[in-house]
Amino acid sequence: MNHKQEGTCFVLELAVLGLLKETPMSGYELKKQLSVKLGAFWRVSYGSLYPCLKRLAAAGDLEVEVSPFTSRKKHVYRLTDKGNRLFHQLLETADGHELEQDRFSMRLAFFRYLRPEARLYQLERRRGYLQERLADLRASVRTARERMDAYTIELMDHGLDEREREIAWLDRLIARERRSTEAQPEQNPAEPLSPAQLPQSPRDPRLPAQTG
Amino acid sequence: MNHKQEGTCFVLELAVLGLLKETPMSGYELKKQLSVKLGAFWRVSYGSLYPCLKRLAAAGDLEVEVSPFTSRKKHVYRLTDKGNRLFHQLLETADGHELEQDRFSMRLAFFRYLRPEARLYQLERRRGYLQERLADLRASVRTARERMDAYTIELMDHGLDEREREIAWLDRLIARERRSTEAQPEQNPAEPLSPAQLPQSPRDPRLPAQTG
DNA sequence: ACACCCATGTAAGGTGTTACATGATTAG
DNA sequence: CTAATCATGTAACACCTTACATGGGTGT
Repeated sequence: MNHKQEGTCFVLELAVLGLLKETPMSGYELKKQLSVKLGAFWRVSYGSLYPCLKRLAAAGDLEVEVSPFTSRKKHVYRLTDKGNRLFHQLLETADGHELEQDRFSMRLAFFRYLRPEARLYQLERRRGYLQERLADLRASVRTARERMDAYTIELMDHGLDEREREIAWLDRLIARERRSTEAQPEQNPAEPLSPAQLPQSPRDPRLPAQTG
Repeated sequence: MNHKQEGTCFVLELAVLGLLKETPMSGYELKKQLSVKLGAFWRVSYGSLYPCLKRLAAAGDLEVEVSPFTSRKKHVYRLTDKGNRLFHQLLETADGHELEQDRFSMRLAFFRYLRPEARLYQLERRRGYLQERLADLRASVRTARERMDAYTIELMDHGLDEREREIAWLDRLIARERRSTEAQPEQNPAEPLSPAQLPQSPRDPRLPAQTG
């Protein structure tokens, strides 16, 4: 009845496609690379990774080759054109949870594959989201501070501080992005073949309202 | 074969028992209170909450009373002695994931129910854990910085900063805890119902090794 | 001979959310 | 009357980890 796309929320698939975009690899190698490159904020187990690779290969997003260089079985996965399109789609798509910490971090890790306007758009949206969370927290602190014990107060204050810092950080990223966008209008389309273009027109950022 | 305790990891249970300890409530009310008191770092859906209440009631950790004050059915849950013991057990137990962000925050929110030494112990352990994560991150930045793009570097640096700040915050909490411990040795055993105050205890910190 | 990394995979279980189903009461 | 809020619950699905099962290669 209600047409859900086709399953998962694709943080894992994004990570996998993103790394395989650079270098074809086996599942085992991939896991190691994932923990080197993204391990700071995210990790997977084989129990997720291997089935994911199978799914993607079955869907034609990856090509498998059983490596001839070792006598033991070793599946080397390579990104197909279809897989590359999927990657860009996942990187740009809003799935309703795309602003949450882990999802956003994962996208940010692949920001270089986005066009500058798309980057700016995503940064602004994340900023707006955090601003809302911040407002929520402030509101709940205002109404309940009297009834809170010292530890809860510490928890709240620390949470406020963390969110404020994250917003400030985003502001720096946004400012930098804008500077480089304005400095060289219309230059690097993030990838020579511009595989997945946003359906947007050249100008008019049309950014989401800012709470602050 | 290998005797796992009895199921879940009990973040939800801890939250539920912790709030019901203060006031008996229905599931509906409970959800609202949870979002007011713990919503800053955690949330639940009814789909988790109601089954959890049933489980706890079935196990004898909660007593149910169908409220006579409203004509519509309304189950008011009250903590039993058994439930209170479970609460304290969950609050002190190390389950192998007890140092992760959400788990730790949840415990911290109920710190006033712990003895001062137990508080100090948990704060130190969390600090050690964060210190390790920090070291990991630093190591991976050292080895890979050259090969990282600007956005990944930002992600890493932001992560480093966040962890450092969290450690500094813990240091403040630890220092305060120690001060109040030393200031007034041997007084209230963690639960004579004074709403917001940091209690205390004798000497012998006996703290776990510090990574830093 | 043994240990240890490489390499792939599956089954079971944990933990949670969303969407649905149901209905009473209250405020306008 | 109708909309909102109170109130409870279930089924399906999403997503992940752990523990197990299996076996080749490499070093000592």
